[in-house]
Amino acid sequence: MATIREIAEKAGVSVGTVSFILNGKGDKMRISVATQERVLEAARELGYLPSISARRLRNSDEKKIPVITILWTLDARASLISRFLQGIQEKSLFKDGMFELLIQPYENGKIHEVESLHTGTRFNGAIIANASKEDLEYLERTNLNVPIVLYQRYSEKYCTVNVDSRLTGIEVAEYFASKGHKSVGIVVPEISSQAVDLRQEGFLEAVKNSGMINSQILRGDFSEEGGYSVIQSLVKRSKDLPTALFFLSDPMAVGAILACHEHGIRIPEDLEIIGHDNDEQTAYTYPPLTTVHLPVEEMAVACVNQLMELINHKVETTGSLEFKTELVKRKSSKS
Amino acid sequence: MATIREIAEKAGVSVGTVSFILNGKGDKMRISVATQERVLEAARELGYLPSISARRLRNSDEKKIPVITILWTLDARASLISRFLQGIQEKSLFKDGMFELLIQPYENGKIHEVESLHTGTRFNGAIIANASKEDLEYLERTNLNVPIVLYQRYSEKYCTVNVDSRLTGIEVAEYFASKGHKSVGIVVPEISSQAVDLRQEGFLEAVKNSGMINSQILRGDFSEEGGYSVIQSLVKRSKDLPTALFFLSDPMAVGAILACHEHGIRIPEDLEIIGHDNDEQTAYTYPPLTTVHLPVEEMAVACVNQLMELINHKVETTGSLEFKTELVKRKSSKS
DNA sequence: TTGTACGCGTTATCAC
DNA sequence: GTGATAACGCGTACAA
Repeated sequence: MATIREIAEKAGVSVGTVSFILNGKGDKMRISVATQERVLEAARELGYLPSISARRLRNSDEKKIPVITILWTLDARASLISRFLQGIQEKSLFKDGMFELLIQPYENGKIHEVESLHTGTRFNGAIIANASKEDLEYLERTNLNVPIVLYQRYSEKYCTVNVDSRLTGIEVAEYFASKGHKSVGIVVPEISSQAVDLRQEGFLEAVKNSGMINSQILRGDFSEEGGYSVIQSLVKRSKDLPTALFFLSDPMAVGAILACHEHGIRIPEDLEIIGHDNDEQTAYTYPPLTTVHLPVEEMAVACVNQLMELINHKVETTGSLEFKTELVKRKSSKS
Repeated sequence: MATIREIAEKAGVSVGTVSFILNGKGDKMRISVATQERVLEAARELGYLPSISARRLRNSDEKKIPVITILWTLDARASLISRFLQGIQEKSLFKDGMFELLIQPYENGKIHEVESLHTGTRFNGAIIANASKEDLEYLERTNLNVPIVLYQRYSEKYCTVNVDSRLTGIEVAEYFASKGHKSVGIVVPEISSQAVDLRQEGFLEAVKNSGMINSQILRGDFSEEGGYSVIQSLVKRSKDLPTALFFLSDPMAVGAILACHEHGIRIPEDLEIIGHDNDEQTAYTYPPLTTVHLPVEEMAVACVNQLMELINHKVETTGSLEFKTELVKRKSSKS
């Protein structure tokens, strides 16, 4: 709000003097204690807040490195960001000082409220994660003036780093079919997303093609509680449970495991469970969870690299990278 | 690197023109296509990177709001940051546009490498989390020119938001004692930290005072794997296991639960397990984990509020806030 | 399309 | 010894 010029005026000194004092160089510059007091007091009264932009502008070291941001939703999926960051960390992409990383939370469905995507006043490029369908539509029809990489989404317009979610759905369904299941289900988080839709689509299609008799779509919150509730209501509704379930999030599967224990449903004998993402905890549930490994760490590195290339004009704006998921077989499915 | 002025020179136009074109306003300003091409080409060749500081400096809207940063370590504890963020989110502290939040990863023990703590060119204030003992020492002996709040650490010099970790240790030990345990243990993550030390100290002291016969300190990685290994080696070493264990991280406890299942150790009959933090997953392990609830969300809000007060000169630099932990009893301990 | 004032803190140069 | 002055960094936007 207040600038050092206002402080200077109020304290009756020059801006240079104010700057020195505010930076603790008052003594070194041999400015009298009385003056220092006066200036500090004035700063306090005016509620001085240094402008970091102005400071940076002066510091030549910090001018050259690009600032990149990760736009991530702060809902239940917030916990997934740690793997993303660790992926970047492991490659020690930070250390080289090639970029500065900024994580900016946004609300699901409200990416249009992130003004800096238009103003370009905060970062040189952005990685957008967890975009909902509304968010994606918005991005498709808007012209951003900032290089962008989409994580886990498809787009004609932007650079993307993705996996074939449809194929994942197919593979899990075929895995179930190969085990001879006749009645299966897919448990879908109540968060609209392209990736979830595609997994579901692939799964259902493959289920149909494989001649399984019965398949159902169940919905629940993305979290442990969501998976727990799904089992609860399944048990309440009928005695004829499906014999295999594909949960589109690991936390849901974790919640489901507890519910099964409580209802005496044996895993995998009565019910096979497969999760999605391969979160660290899934190797330690009881029984350990079979899950679809999402190469988050590798994708994170790819996102950063792609974005850097974009920023450096070294690549077209619509390049795409596709990674592979992989079924990690543990004990929640029959061997 | 290159500035808009260099581009102007190379393309033989003025800086104003370059600015318009680079911001997609070329058509609106009726600048010939040929010129636009030339400018864009020049920008590409020079590897132009817009200076966000300069842009911000011009945008009066963004001048008034302080930028605050969270310094968080990118080790196994990275996953804890999501609760911290969600705490801030829930209070919708973001929405009011009172501040901009920036998350900056740093490496355990290397906070001195975070230069912007000195230059003040990136944020108006910082919340420092997970500081190791080395980091703390460094902070104590260095004069930073930026307002700081320490999360989960004590300090004479800085504002802190903390819990009484020593008391937590005591309470868990007394809880064990009240159950009549004679042989107990505490499992400590291999990450040096004041909080961990204090919990351990309180625990061991109370164990001694309560007349328990045997207590041991076990060490392992902070993660699930660490807890799993601790049980493994305990089993290998002897048949006389302790009958109660306090894990200083929830993931460790989760790993331990699986190891117990695999070795036929019944929880809580043979071994009571208590974790620490009350991560979301702990309510869904099998059996659900008794754990110490750390009010991360509330503390996060307190950190932000304290920091804002500091930045606004409304509070002394050394104010401290203390929160309470609480034992959440679930089925991994006897009722 | 161009020229240029402007935003704000830093620091080197100059003056009393 | 104390402190003032002004150039500077870089993109933006308005007057010309």
